[in-house]
This record gives sequence, structure tokens and C-alpha cells, in this order.
Amino acid sequence: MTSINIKFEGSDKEMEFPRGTSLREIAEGLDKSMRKFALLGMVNGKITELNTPVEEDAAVRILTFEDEKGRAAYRHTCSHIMAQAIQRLYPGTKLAIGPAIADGFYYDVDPVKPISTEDFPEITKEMEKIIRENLPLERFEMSREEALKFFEEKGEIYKVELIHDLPADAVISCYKQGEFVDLCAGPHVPSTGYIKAFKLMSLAGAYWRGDERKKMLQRIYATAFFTKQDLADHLQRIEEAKKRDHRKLGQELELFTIMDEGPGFPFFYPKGMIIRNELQAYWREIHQKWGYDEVMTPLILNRELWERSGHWFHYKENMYTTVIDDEDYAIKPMNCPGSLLIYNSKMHSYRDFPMRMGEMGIVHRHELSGALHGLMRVRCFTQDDAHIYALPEQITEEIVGVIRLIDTIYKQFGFQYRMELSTMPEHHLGDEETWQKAEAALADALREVGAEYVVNPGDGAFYGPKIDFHLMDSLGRTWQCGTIQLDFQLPERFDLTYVGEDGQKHRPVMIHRTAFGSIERFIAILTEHFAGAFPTWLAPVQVKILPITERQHGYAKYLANDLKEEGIRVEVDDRSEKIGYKIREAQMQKAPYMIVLGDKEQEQGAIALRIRGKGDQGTVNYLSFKRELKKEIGERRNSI
RNA sequence: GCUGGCGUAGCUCAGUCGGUAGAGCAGCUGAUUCGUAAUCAGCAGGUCGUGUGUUCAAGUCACAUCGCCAGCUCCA
Repeated sequence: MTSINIKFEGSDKEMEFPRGTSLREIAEGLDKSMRKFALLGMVNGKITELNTPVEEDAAVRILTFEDEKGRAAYRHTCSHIMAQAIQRLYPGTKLAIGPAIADGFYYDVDPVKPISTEDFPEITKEMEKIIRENLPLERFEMSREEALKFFEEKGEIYKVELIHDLPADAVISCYKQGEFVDLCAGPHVPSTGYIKAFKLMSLAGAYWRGDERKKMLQRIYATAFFTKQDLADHLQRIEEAKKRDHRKLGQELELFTIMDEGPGFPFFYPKGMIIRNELQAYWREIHQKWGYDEVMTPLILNRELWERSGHWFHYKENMYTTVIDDEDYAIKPMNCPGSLLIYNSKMHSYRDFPMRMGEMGIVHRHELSGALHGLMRVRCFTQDDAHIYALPEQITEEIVGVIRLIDTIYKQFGFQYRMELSTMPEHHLGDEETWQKAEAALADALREVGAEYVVNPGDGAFYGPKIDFHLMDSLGRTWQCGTIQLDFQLPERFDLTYVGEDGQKHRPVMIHRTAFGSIERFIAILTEHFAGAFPTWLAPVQVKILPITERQHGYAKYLANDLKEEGIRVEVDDRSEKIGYKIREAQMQKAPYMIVLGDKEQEQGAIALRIRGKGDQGTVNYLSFKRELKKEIGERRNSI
């Protein structure tokens, strides 16, 4: 039989082709336009390059740039083109790895002479040349010995190291395009001419294999899209996202600042404090309702305590210390030891459990200078911490409760979030069996709420495994906010006990948790999420009153006082500026409501209302506006 | 911390070949009293991040230092 039967997945189409027809021709058979869009395919569920001949009946799916795998192959091919251009221009440059990533790709290189962004135009030109040459990418396999010899001769020390680390049974494949050969598992698009639009983005350092003891290579970030328009749109989106950066908005909206005098130690302006205080008020209300008490523990405690908790040995490089009366003290990097001291200051009965002890705890941590990032990563922050002391049999229920509480809080702000389960790190307290028990308890709770999550091996705290909640910033980077950490270690170290039904002393378990994570980081995420246009209950200025002439100043003040009486945050702009100017400024300050007052409104005892994002609403009744506004502000309580 | 880039007025930025610092916005003063995203005029504002050096002369060049930005997880 010389023909094969191809069934196209995702459509009812079935077609006959001569045996050995390439996947590309099969794609064209499905639809002429596929000639333009096909990048890769799946044959019987297996990723297959377009050049590959199909030898038997198969179910086929054609992948385009719309498919994650098609996109990755396209960008990965572009990374080979970049590497080829660099080696053409700067012979002797050694190559490390060059994968596709979420928004593009990168290549780590070890150049003879450092590459700078000024070299980008030259590299770009060479890449365009390679694309015009339309070199086919040819795959071939080598034995381990051949591959080692080949790359050793070329001086590609990183490739040699990679080959050494491949498992014994691994197929070692290379791709050749023109004079350029790279060790690569593939898959790729058929030829360099497939690449339509790319751009070199930035330059960064990256340790070889992510290990800070190894050599730092130069990483060139770039991106590629299927059309020039898509690339332009992508760059446009990045520009838009930069406008939402909380560091920029924090400055423009006068929320906070960080000065050279205290790197990583933020200052909050009055408007930023309003948001902080509103968040804290919300936090207190919801936690009170969900059965938490609030405590406060000291910022500075003595060395003996931190030795007992393990921080002095396991967390020392992140702690600020001081000396008082010749004795060592530490500024708390975490709130738990203080909470433990409160627990231990009296006897507890099994009837007291679960005991939920919250604290808005200010902590200081010495983060590496290069890790600081606006309010996202600081050296002084306020954790919305809580410690739950519970009976072993209450663990799952308590964790489920915390997951639901965090979910409720995030929904209040309209956040999407991702959950991760982080397991035992290399540096840890306690034996493996206890760790496994703790990890299982967290997984049980996740299963019970039916949550989707990913496992993050080795990323737990030194005292226990954790469930992390990650939120996204304006550029799509994720930040850990909420966390739930199960701890069997500290109760042991601090000899926590309770008296059981049997009159004997028993050991409780401890859960550490935050919902916001830190107020600072949460404000940063909120700012980017809302692009500074905070919901009315959080907005630093809720109503801006704009009199058109001096004749309305009295009326403006009267309305302002009336709203203030109701606890509404209001400002009057009584400068002698034109109304357009005042509106522009109020709009840029993202005030949710503007009241414009002229002679007409004054005569009628009404207001002209302008709503952020909606524009001029015309004349409205003041009392009904006030009623609606109060209702809107009060709505956040409904979700508690 | 490491790699690369950047630090000029409160903010955003210009400053050529090394020749002695400039704009817009904001601020202040005055005029203007205006109907939905910038009224006009004037005034004031700087040890060019800091230090050392090279030079007749340094915002500009060199070195050091502090700070900021991007990245350092995505395994050929």
C-alpha cells in the first residue's frame, strides 16, 4: 500500500496522502493557508517537525504561533539565529543555553569581549541576513563520544559540560543551519526564513546553571512574533504596563517614596497612609469576624530568644542586630517568636483551641541590595501575620479555613492568584518524617478545597512546608503574597504545651499565615492592578469639589463639610484656575468622583457630577449622590 | 551580592570636541473669574549622587564609593 490515511484532529477531515509525504505538505493539504501558518505538528500525539515524512496512518494536528509549542519552536529557532549571528560577528564567543521563555527567548553567551546594547543593531542586521539566507535547520544525531569530540574541538566548554550531564541513554542531537551547529533537542521550524519579526530586548548577567559560584555569563533577552504588527503590539503593551508601575504611580499619586538615606526602607505620604489604614481596617474587621484575636509583640528581642527559635543560626544573614547593655539583641525578621512567648506566658487547655492570634507585625530583613524593588521587596515591612495554635486533628480544618479566608480577601480586590506548595529545603530543622507529615497535611487541605496548585520542591521555610499565594504585577511577574506555613518545629523548641482532656500535657501544632503577605507588597500589587484608580473605599481622595469661579467657594465648602461629616474624604480645589485645568488634575490624581460647581448648580442647590472613567454625568441631585456614594463605600463590608 | 546600564532643579529631561549649567511641568507673586483633561506674565530654584585624581580648565575623562534600573527560576 502506497498511501496513508491522515485524520486531522480538531476537524472531521480525513485525507489520503502518498506514504512519506512531509508533515508540511500534509498541512497544506488540510488548508492552503496552512502553508503560511504551520510551524510544527503533532503526529499521533507526538511533537513532530514539518520536514518529517509521515510513514503511516496517523492523527495529525498542525501547530501555529497560536499554540504554545509552535510559538516556543519559532522562538527557539530565532535564538539559534541570534547565536549564529553573534558567533559570526564575534568569533570565539562560547554558547551556553538558549531556550524560549514566556514572552520570547534568550541566549546565555560567554563572549570574548563584553557585548553591550550598542552592539544590538549590528547583531540585528546579521540576524536579518541569516533570515534572508533562509538556511534550512537540519537535525542529526551523534554518539556521546562524537559529540564530546566535536564540541571540545570547537572550544564550546559549556556544551561539553551539558553533554557530560545528559543521562546515559539520552539521544544526543544537533541542529545545523549553514555553518552553524548547536547542541539542541529541538524542535525547530524548518528554516531561518520562517522568522518574520524579532527584537533584541535587553542584556543581563546570569550565572552558568543558575549557580552563583559559577561564572557569570551574558544573557541576551529577545522576543519574536509571527508578524511585525504583533511584535509592535507586544512592545506597546510593555510601554502601557510601565505606566502602571507602582514606583511611578507611587510618586505621581504621592503614596510613598524611598530615599537614598534608607534603601529598602519606605516612607509613606499621607495619601499612602490612607490606603494602608483602610487596608488595615478591612483586615481587622474580617479577621475579627473569622475568629482571630490581635496582639502586638516587640520589635527588638534578645539573642537567647533568636537562638531558641533557630533564627540566629538559620536566618542570621538576613537579620539586623544591635547591642543593648553589652548584650546581643536582634530586630525581629519574623513575628513568630514573639507570638510563642505570648502563648507560653500562661497555661492553655485543649478547650482554647484553635487559638488564632493575629498581628500587624513590623519586621526588618536584610535583603540583598540587588533584590530591592519599590514596595515589592523592601527591608522593612508590615506582615499581616497570624499564628494559629491547634490540636493535631484540627490542622486540616484550620488550613482549609485559612485558604478560604485568603480567597475571600483576594476576591474583594478582584485578584486572580496561583497557589504553590513548597516542600522541605536543604537547610531545615527537624526530621524528614515530621516534614512528610506536615507536607501531607497541607496537600490534604488543598485537596479538600479542590484547589489547583503546583509543587515547588525545596522551597519551604526552614521550619516547615508552606502553601504560597502568588499575585501578578503589571508586567506579569508574580510575587508571593499570602502564605500558610505548617510548623511542628517551633512548638518543640519552645516546649509549647496544653492540658488535654486527660489532664496531661500535650504538644499543640502551629500554623503561620499571612493574607496580604505584607501591606507594602500588597499596596504595590493593588496599585498596578488598578493602575492607580483605586476603588472608592480605598481612594485617598474620594470626592474632588471643583468650583468654577470664586462665587461658588462658599457652596463648595459647605458641601465639603457635609461630606466630611459622613466620613467621606473630600478636597476642594479653590485655586483661581480654569475648570479644565482643575478637572485635568483631579483626573490625573484618579479621584473617583468630581463635583463641578457653577452658578447654575448653586442656584438649583444641585451638583454637576463627573465620574472617573465615565466623564460628565450632567446635573444630579446632591442628596441622592451622597446616598449612592455611601452605599458604594459600604459595599466592601458585605463580602466580609 | 554578582553582571550590564543609569545618577544634572521637587518631577520629566537637554547639555556637542573638556571652556565654567538649560527647558517644560510643579512652587511662589500678580493679573484673569472662566462650564468638563493644561489662562497669561514675572520670580525663585543646582556643591551636576559623593570622594579622590588627570588637566590651565571637569556635568563631560579615570578610579573609588553610595544609590537606582534590568536580570541572575524557565536546562542542550
